[in-house]
Amino acid sequence: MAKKAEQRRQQILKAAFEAVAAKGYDSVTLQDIADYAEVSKGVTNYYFKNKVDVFSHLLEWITTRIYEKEAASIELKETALEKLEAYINQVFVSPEENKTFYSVYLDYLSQMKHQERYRQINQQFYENCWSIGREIITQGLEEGVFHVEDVEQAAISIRSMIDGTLIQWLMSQDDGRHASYKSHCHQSVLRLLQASS
Amino acid sequence: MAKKAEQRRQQILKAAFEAVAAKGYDSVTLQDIADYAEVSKGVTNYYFKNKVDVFSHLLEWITTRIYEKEAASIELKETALEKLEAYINQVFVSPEENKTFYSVYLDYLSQMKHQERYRQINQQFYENCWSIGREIITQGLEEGVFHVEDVEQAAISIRSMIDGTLIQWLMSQDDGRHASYKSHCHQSVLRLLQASS
DNA sequence: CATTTTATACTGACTGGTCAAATTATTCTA
DNA sequence: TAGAATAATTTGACCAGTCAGTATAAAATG
Repeated sequence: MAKKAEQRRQQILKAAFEAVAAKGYDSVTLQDIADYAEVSKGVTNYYFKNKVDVFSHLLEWITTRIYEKEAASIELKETALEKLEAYINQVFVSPEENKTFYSVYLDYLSQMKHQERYRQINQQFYENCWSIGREIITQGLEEGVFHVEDVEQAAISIRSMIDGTLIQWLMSQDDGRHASYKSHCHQSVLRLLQASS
Repeated sequence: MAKKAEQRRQQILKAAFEAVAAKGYDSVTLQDIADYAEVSKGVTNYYFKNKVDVFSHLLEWITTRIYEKEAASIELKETALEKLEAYINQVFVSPEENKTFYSVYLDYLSQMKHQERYRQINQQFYENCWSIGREIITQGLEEGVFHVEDVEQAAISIRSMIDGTLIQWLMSQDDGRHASYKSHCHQSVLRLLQASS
């Protein structure tokens, strides 16, 4: 039955995610995935063409999930400023919850140089992120709270600031400073969008 | 002779760098390094304790080199605005020259989760970067061209913007848009430092 | 000729992927 | 509906290949 098969695939992806989070992209073996999924080794090859296929689907899952959560976070907010705050809050949601996600995502970033498929998936992710940025900026311009000339460029800048802050956050080890990175990022993005120069 | 030995070690590090740039961190073998250095496999193990030792020294070399070039680029400039521009110019110096460097650096970023030694080296690198930022900001404040409350925070923000832009640049494939990422980053950082909000 | 340096063969561990056999689920038939 | 027949799924042993690290022999050096 197709439903059962889809469930198995999800189970394997979840296992792969946990394995990568724990051991890092390049040291995860098919056996690891099988162990985390509590199935035998052959199963992975039964539901996926090969290892890269598993990891491609995993990247798709991760980026889609990140985007959906970000998109959902701004949905209910009214003003551009509220949306922006909700957006940043969602990115830095909590050490336990998000650190793992972005840390696995970072593993993929370095693989993109050599895996065209990963790059494509990431490109889609970027475009999704940029569209969130555009939405917030455009609304802010209408409300008169932001002042930017080039919406496209500003959207890219927002993502740059988020990515850059995320990396320093991931490297910082110190979970206590988690909140400071968030407000930090928020203030910087506000400066980017509100500067009148 | 100590001099000869040091030369050999440099030769091996250079080979390792080329190998990682070409094949990616996790698929480089000791044999690859030997091949790029045009020596036999035994040499690498003679001059370095093991593979991680080679790669640790390589990361140290890369981050030191990036920092030195950045520090040198602002040395000769007079004003804070000139220094800032020179700094950003140095980061986005040219696709051929720097893309490889940062692309290898990105490979390391994802390894830091599991290699304490790498994290330490990177921490030193960050502190060097922050110190460059601080220097530029402090001078800009004195000259009255920048307006920020917290110098430390602003320095971190600059690096966030640079790192974030670098990543999107590395992923963009399109070398033609290289210049636009540079001016892009420059304008954003200016906005961060000059905003009067 | 003694020491340092380089080359090479080897080992033991591990990997991704294959596959035939075992197991389980589903369908068919009498 | 019992039970055989068929299909789908799961298992784990296996293979061919790769790797880091070691041991040792050979060569260079001074």
